[in-house]
Amino acid sequence: VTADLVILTIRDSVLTVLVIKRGNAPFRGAYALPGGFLRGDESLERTAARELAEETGLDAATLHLEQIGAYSAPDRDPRTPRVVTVAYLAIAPRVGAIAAGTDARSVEWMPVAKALSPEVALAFDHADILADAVERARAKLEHTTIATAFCAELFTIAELRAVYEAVWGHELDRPNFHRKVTLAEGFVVATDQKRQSRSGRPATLYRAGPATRLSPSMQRPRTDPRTRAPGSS
Amino acid sequence: VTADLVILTIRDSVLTVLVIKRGNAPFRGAYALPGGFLRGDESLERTAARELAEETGLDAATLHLEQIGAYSAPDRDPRTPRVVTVAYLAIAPRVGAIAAGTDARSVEWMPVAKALSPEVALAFDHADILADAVERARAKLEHTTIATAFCAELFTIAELRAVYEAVWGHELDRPNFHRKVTLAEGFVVATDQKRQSRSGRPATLYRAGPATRLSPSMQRPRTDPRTRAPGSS
DNA sequence: GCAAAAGTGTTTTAGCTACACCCATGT
DNA sequence: ACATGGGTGTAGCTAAAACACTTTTGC
Repeated sequence: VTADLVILTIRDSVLTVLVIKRGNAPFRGAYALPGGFLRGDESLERTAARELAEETGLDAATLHLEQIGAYSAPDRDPRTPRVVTVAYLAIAPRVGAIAAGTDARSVEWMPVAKALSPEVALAFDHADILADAVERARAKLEHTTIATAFCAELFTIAELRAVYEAVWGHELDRPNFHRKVTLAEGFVVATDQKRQSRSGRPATLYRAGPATRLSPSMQRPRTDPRTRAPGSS
Repeated sequence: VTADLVILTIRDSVLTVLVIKRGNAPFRGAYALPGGFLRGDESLERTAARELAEETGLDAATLHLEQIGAYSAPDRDPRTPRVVTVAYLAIAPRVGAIAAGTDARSVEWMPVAKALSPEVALAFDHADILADAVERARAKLEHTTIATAFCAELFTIAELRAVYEAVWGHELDRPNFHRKVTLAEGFVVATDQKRQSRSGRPATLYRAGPATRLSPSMQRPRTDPRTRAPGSS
């Protein structure tokens, strides 16, 4: 049993995932998600947290870490005996360049769109895992306050909006977003500090509020179903 | 690695789960969720489907079967080597008395509220698993059309409403429910058949529609959060 | 003054709630 | 006739979408 990690962050307004280049067979030379084997009597959560620290130097205690699910297709790993893996989603705040490459392995931040493209072709079933994790993150932005986990301790509403736009891949109305976020109870709390960008009015800095569930929830703009699948009946 | 099953159904308007009485150590004599070990080169989904057929005679191909997650706490099972389990949620339609007791083991339908009560004290961490599965089912009723999985092929709107009320543990407004369900595109499709209850106007029979996502989604009446947990900051 | 970014107001419309009301059947 | 459950209408409220507008900074 292994634990694999989908570590997401926002870099240059793009949803990005941490991948490693495999040094060993199978899939030597291919990109893959970081992960490792369950040890002795630790839980899978602890395995995931340990791998997270090893790959990025981030402390799992301060991060959002959540299980995605178990993957067990018999052909997912050519090794024998077969390996069942449990995937975890970690959300890293956009703190400068995270130590990508703490240990000897080649570690790299890659835009999610690129990692899912056929040219990259992640090892094992890691493309499925990544897609599931991203979909989970998208869904959780609607109903929970985890979007703040992508931000530093202090952030502006524009930065928070950039998180939503990067994860959902969709532009949001700036004025309405501002209102919803600031009026949602316990989502963000204003500080008395401001941050000046190159030009324009300085933005108020906020920190994450105590709420975990969002109500009313954010509305993900729906990719109009009528334009995708003509109703079959 | 084992697969454990949370098989839910509605019996007499009560959300009910299938439990077995354990015949072997550990937890001999205690109630537990059905489950079994992963074999040879089958996937965990197949393990779960096989167990489902063995315990209830139901065919997984016709049922909703969905993974809940992996459970790996080192103390969850006193056996050595430790057992990691992956839990699955199955939704069984309310078809008469399902063959509870196909094989020799003692199999029993039990209301979820009773199964989660301290008197029953399910074996291992099965109470946690059951609670997670029920919460998953509750959430999915909001955004998807799985409520129809609890119903027979033909059902009335009142029966569908009974599903929502049993799973959510909350009464819904009858007229508004009728409208939402019948107007939600692809949720239910009317047949030309009707069903007569003891008295009153005969109800139109519906079958499940092609949609899987519900939009607009159903609104779960919110157990007012202010009365449960005063925000800790 | 002008550009740029933050933040507020306002109008329109969709959808939910609550409840009154009508319909079709058995007794 | 009337009880019983199925189904429809409607008034009022809440919140979301769209977009015009004001505020505060750098140049």
